[in-house]
Amino acid sequence: MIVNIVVLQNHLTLIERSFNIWHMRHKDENKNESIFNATIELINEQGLAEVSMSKIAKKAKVSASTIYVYFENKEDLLNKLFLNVKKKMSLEIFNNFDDSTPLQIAFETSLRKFIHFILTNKDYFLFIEQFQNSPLLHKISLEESIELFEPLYNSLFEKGKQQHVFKQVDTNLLVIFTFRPVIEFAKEHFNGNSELNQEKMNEIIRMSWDAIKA
Amino acid sequence: MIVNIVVLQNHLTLIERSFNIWHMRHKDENKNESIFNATIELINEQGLAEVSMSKIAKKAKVSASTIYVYFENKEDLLNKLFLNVKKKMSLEIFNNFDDSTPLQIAFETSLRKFIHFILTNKDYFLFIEQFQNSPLLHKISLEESIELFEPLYNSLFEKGKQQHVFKQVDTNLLVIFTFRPVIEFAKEHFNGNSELNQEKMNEIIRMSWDAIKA
Amino acid sequence: MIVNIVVLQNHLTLIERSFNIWHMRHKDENKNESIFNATIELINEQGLAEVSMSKIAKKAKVSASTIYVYFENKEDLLNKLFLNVKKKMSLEIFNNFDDSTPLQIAFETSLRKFIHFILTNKDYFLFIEQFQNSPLLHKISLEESIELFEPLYNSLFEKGKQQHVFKQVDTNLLVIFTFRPVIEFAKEHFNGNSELNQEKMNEIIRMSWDAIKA
Amino acid sequence: MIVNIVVLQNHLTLIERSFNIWHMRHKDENKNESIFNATIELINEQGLAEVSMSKIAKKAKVSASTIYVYFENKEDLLNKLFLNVKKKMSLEIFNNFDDSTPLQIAFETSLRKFIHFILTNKDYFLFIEQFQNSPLLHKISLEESIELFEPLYNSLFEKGKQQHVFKQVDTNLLVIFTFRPVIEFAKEHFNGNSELNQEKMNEIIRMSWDAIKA
DNA sequence: AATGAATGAGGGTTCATTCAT
DNA sequence: TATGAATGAACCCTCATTCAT
Repeated sequence: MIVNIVVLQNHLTLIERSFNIWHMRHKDENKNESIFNATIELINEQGLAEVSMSKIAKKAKVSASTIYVYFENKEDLLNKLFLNVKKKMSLEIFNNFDDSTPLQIAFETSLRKFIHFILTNKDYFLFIEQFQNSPLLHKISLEESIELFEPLYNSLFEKGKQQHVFKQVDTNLLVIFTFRPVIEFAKEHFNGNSELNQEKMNEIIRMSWDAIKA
Repeated sequence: MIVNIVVLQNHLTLIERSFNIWHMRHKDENKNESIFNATIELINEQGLAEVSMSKIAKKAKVSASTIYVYFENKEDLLNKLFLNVKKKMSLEIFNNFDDSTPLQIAFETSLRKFIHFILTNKDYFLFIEQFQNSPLLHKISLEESIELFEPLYNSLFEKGKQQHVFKQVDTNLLVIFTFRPVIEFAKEHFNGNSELNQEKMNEIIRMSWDAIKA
Repeated sequence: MIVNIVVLQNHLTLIERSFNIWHMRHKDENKNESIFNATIELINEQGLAEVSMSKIAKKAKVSASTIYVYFENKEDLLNKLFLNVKKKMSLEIFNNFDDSTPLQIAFETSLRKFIHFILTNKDYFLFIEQFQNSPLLHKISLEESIELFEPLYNSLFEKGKQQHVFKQVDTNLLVIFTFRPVIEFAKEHFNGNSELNQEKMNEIIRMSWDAIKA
Repeated sequence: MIVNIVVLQNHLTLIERSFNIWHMRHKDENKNESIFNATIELINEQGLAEVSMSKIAKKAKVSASTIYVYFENKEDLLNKLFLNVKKKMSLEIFNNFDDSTPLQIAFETSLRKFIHFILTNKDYFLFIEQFQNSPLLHKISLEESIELFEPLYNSLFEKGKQQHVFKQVDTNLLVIFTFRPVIEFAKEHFNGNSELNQEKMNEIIRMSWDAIKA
């Protein structure tokens, strides 16, 4: 059910976008978006710690004070960006998510979609990784972002435990062993230390599966 | 063999210390330590991003300019602190490391020692975690820190692959599946979201083992 | 005579209002008022120095740019507000002012009405006090505001000097000794340091009278 | 007694100054003083509300950040300046203050010295007047500044009430009627509206005396 | 070795005001 | 009339670092 809601939101967003293109292009696109994009690019180039409002402004080609028309402050900007990106990610991962799929298939599909998102959205991925551990991340934003991934908890891991397909351990551990290793390897991939190719992907999925399966 | 080198380094450090005592160098080793300690405490209290030279100076009860007697700049201070802490960690983990121990025992012992270090050195652990992803970490320091853990690569994982005890995959993957999950869970433990108790420890070790074993 | 002029001004204002109602001018007198009220409240809560156009706008529930429909700029807004408040004060003090009243009675009546105004219009009083010393107060507004109190100069103090009831000193001194002490004490009253009760009121009136009487 | 303490502090200050001249002129006078002076000048030229740290810095010919070497923040700077100026004032007023002087003489002497201070220290006077009503004035500073004037309360007004030379009213009222009128007239003097000459001075002293005397 | 003093550069944020709609 | 959007200028303050002593 939650999945459907997410998909609906996606539709609405698409409709909104069309609306914008037809009726609102008179101004200059959505300035909101250009601030988001500038921020993401900047974080990717220089790291979260080096991001400043004036740098964002320069990159987005607006005055620094203009940012404060759209966001309360730096924290607010980053939190809203975080939720925005997380939503994009959850939409892509849970697109066509089917509750009746066999568990191992569902597990593998989700993980592959997750990896696909990472590899095709380097900027988003690295931003999330940097921001998730930052003190700038508001608790509320974190909770809201976790909610986006509830299908995973309920329709995958909890269900898997009930069916004794997965080990009877803290669900957090199942999540961690499913997603953390690949995240870590993706970082090494983007650092140029290793290559996350098709073969590695299969290995990782196999290893995560071995870790969590009963 | 590498293990012995590490131990030797430790000896050298002790010799250095004696040297200091005998020759009464003015540059005070205590001051160096107190700057390190102040930095660690500060990072633990406020986060890496909030650390400034003047805050460190205040906490270490020295003048900010005094720090520049001991370190080239902020980056140098943090890198040296990082290596210092990493060395402490490797010393504790590889203490009594025996090359002839059966692999599964060696695996479990190392992981338990690692977890023990984390739980009894919260400050060091969180500092490493924060700094390892920071752009302030120099490549040289990173490489040097990796060298400290070579026994793991050679005497544990490579060996295990040769003996077909572990999966025939990129050694990095073995390392990641061995250490990353517990690191991630320890973070949740320190955040107060979960509790890393004896039972959880056993579960994690079991899961990591399942992930990497052939 | 001057008194009558003041009353006439009042009438004019009423006529203006009727005019508005009949002809339904778009420029809404209510909005003007709500901007005034918001400003007064804000100054009372946070002090004159903390007042900004955007804060006024938020409190008055209008857009900041709307303020510029009614006032030239911030200075103009504050000056007009100042005159508005001063007028309210003079109207209350000179209400029923009678030229033929014996001087000591007129003196005491005026002073009591003044104190009554202060105590029942804390916001107005504190605004006047803050603004009167501010560099934002235009000279023209100041002169205009002084004119409102001419009955005091002519029908009270000058007359009293002529009749040798008051000391033969600079009229400004008579005004100062009449009004400044009570103003200062009222401030302490509102600060919570003293209480301006009936007894204190009598004492102050007595002291002011002793100061100025011949 | 309190008076003596104040005088002693004065001596110490003088000694310190000599010391500075002989041994410390190597730098550039007391930078602290130059920041104070710049602030006072600025407030006198543009008003308290217009004072900014950067303007002070420019006028004092230092970098804005240098001010933060000497003061915690803007509030701290202004509060310390306030106490500094108030101390100078109390030193001048209570210089040679003699407890055994007849009350009316003591009253008149104090008031004349006060007026003299105002007229010869326009900058200090106007700063005090502006700052005393500012929300930037810390309660602690206010209390500390009031303590400097305790001789007035104890050796003049309270004593005068005991001897039934003054009216049996709130001591604050005696203080207000003694000092407020002349302060107000001095403001008009500096504004160019009136002239506070010898004759006016005598009139004011007479009027204040009439107000408070039993 | 140790430090107080000094600073330019930059941080985040608010300001009064303008302009197109 | 009313306003959302936009901005340059200014705000206070902290930063890492240097230098004279």
